[in-house]
Amino acid sequence: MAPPQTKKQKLSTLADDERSTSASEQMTATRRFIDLVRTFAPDLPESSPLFTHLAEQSLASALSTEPSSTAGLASDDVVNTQAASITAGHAQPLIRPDQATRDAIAQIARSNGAIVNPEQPVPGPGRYRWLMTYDREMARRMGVTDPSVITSMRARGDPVFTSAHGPGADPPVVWYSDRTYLNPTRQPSEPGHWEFQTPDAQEWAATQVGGSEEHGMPARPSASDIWNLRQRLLTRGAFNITHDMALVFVPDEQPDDRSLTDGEVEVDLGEDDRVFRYDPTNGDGPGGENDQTGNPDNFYHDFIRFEDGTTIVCDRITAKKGDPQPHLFRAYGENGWSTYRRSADFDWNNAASIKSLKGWRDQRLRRYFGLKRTEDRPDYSGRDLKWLGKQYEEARDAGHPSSPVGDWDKLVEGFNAFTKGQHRGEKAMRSKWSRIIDDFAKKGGVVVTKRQKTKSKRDKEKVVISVQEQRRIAKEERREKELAEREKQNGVKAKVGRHGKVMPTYSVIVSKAGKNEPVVVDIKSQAEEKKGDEDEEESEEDAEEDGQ
DNA sequence: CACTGAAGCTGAGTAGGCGG
DNA sequence: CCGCCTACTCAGCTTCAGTG
Repeated sequence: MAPPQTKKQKLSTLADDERSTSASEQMTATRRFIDLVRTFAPDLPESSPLFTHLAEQSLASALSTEPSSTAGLASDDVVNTQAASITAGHAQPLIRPDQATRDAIAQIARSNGAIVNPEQPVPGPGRYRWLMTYDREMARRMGVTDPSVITSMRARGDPVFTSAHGPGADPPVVWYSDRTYLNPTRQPSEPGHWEFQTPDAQEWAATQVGGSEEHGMPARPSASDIWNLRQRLLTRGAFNITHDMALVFVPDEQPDDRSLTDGEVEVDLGEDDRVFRYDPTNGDGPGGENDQTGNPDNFYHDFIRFEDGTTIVCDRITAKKGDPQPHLFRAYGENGWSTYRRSADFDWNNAASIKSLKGWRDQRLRRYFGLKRTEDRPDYSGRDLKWLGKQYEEARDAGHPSSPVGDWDKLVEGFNAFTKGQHRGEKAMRSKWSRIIDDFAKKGGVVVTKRQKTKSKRDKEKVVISVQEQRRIAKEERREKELAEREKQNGVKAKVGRHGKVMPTYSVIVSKAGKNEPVVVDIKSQAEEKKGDEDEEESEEDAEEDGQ
């Protein structure tokens, strides 16, 4: 049974309580900059460029004990440790992560449609994030917890930020427009209006199509003009000259959020508008060591949540050639988080490298989180293959080797009847048939591999524990082990199920059902899961050995 | 024995050819 | 244009060998 949709539309830029604190945060941040400089330059006018320069220098030295060029390993995990210490009351110096890492994260954000350090508030629904945990902590020390404050201060030309404009300025904030409203294929049904996402987009539109007689555009087209032009071009099948003019739809009214059900926690994905039950950054925030925030267009996460409140989230998308996603080097498994050994100098365009990474991730995540695929795909036994080989020979002798005698339905029906319990489909049988043809062409007959012989042997010995049952047992064992370990470490009392098993509260598998629409496809209580497994007991019995 | 890496198997997906 | 078919690729899985 499908659980309620987890997507929440959070259309406001800020929560109400956040909004109410913004003004005071702005005051606080400005005051701290000013106070800092006043301690050693009491008479310097705040409007002086030198004032801004000194403020930055002072802030940098106050927040860092190491040069900002600290290379490589001065990463977010250092900062996370610091943040944790600070939370515990032990203030520590901040170390700025190396610029290359920061640039890379900013680039990933941009490639996902985000705007790094917008010069002014971006119209339309969306949300802010800090670029890295470091920036969140740096802002916190400035007295700012709301990223929108930074944009507002820059937008109004706050004197202490005079030279801190631009995409490289610290602390960077990142704006993610709600994808439902950013360059949608259709105009949303609710009342609202169009705006350019950024002033740059507006300028670009004016440059490209402003004053165009061909398109009937005014000198400075409005966002609505561009939207209408875009629709006309797409309707005609013409090249969409407006494709890089970012438009956002701004709803007149903002719908209320779905209220959270008992036990749910509102956590956002970080990289887009979606609000989810679990934090894919695993508490580290975007850019953190275990951040599993993937490409929103390839949404697929697994979660497991334990009684002690810990939630582990893993991105289970498969690595793809030419699509660098460094977070795929991290995967959670039996022994916690692990890093892919060959991540250094990894070539995202090398097929062999990708295959190896995929293999590592697939196995590690599958062994911990379980299988993705729901249906079983048993090997063909030697006996099965002999039967298929015979069908092929008959078809070949009848002059049509590429298709069976009779039709495909007859073959599928015949095979499933012969095996007494298998449920192969036509598509599967067609694939298998083509491999039978290959076997005959290359080796003169069906080839039974060692693995398939093993399958035959097991069938003969009537090993009847179903695959599902084996999976269930393995999964429970893993959970039991994990919970026992956690209990040992934390002294947390684990929950014990009906059958004496220690278990997490629940686990869910989430996959994308559409390009922008994550859907929870499976939430099962342990009882339901067990019941379902028992219902699918295997009934196959291949009594006859293949004789090879 | 636990763990890891990789080979190899199955079925689904997809591009392209072909005939009606 | 549509449906059918073929050939090929890929994802996800099982199994087994290697390693410490």
